[in-house]
Amino acid sequence: MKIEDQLRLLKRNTTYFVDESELKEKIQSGKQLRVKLGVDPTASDVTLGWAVVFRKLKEFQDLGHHACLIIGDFTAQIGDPSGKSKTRPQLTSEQVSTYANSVLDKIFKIIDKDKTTVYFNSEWLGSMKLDDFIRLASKVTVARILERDDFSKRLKEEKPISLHEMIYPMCQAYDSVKINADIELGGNDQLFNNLLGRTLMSQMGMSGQCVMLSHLLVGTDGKEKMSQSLGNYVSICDDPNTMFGKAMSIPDSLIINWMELTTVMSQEEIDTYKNALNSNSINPRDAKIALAKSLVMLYHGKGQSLTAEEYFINTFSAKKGPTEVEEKQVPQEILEGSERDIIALLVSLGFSSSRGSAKRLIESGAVSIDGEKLTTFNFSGELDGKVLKVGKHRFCKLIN
RNA sequence: GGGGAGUUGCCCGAGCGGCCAAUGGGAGCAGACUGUAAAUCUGCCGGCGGAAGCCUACGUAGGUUCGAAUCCUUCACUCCCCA
Repeated sequence: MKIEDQLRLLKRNTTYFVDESELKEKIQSGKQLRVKLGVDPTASDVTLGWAVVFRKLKEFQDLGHHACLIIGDFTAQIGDPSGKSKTRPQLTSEQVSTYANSVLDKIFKIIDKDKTTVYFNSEWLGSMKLDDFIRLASKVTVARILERDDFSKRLKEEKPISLHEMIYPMCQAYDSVKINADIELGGNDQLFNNLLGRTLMSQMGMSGQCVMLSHLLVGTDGKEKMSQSLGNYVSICDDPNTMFGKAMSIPDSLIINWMELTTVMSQEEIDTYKNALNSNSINPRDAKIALAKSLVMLYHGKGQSLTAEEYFINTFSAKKGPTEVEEKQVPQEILEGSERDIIALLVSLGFSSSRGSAKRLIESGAVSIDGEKLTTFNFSGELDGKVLKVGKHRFCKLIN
């Protein structure tokens, strides 16, 4: 592939890139680049948001470069202040290692294991001596750190900033030094951290890494950055129907953005949808179906994507109810007597956390059995084989 | 080290010694309308109880009062200003 084409490919969907001519030179030298991507294992799932950056990393691998994946098991215990308006809770090392394993398990669904070296940054940060640490800290100024948006905002709002949070960017920057990165990838919120890596490297007499940042993916709520703690995320391991459904629930305004960032649809195809949407010549729903289908195909294959589409249309568009639903056992004690206590049923099957809220669900007409809306707390008929529906999304088939 | 302000439910935030399970907003859940979209409208939104009511809650621990989220003291934490 010609160098210009390579650069064009790599630059796609990125928001920030420094420095193009530097990267071009590095690529042209023919050497295999060390492409750094660091993730802090603060949660167990891999979201589509992370996938954006991982797929960028995969593109580098496909061009023959080497992925240096940093598992920030040490930095996760500090907590990245990026984009946060308050101090993150600190994790224990047990939590971190559980998350790390879980994340590593999933990540190779996207990137190529053979072209990846995994590093744990506790390896060098965990055993650092205090005098080394202080020497390192002397290379970063307080003004530089306080300059960042997250901190200056908090300062202005009289919110606390702990000292350990200010150390975070430096630790991450030091990772780049340790692994001698040629380029670091990241989400848009990593601007400060990654640039500090570049600076630190050159201060230590190395050639500073390039920095390439991807768009942040907005979550299914259409407002916030996708994140596990906010619950507005899609996991790359979500089952096909869930993934499809979640994609269908995003606001229309995000369709094109998601096509670009989460699927493998070609730019031409996306542009076609974009024009069609702009000129109102397509029902946005259909564009969204194309998006959802492409997404499921990427992680589950073509067959599953068609099944998921069918399931979605049958269940929701045609309101027929799902063709196949999970079966759930009705607890023995509910089967005793002549009347079935639906409140207890909802609680024991996990549809409600308390009897009170189960009652409220029934009162608001959210619960139905075989399509019949419940109006009382008890049910006198047979339950076996019937479909229980709670709200719009939750179904199960009852068995005795 | 000194002076001042503050800590309320998932989050923000009001709160008069009794009428406070606590105003309001956001989030969430449900219903209507839809395209499981958005927007909008409606209801719910600590627990137990089909209801009366009871229990647990306003940073912690005590106290004053017939009665406290509201007053006093202790401790903890946060912010500001001055060293």
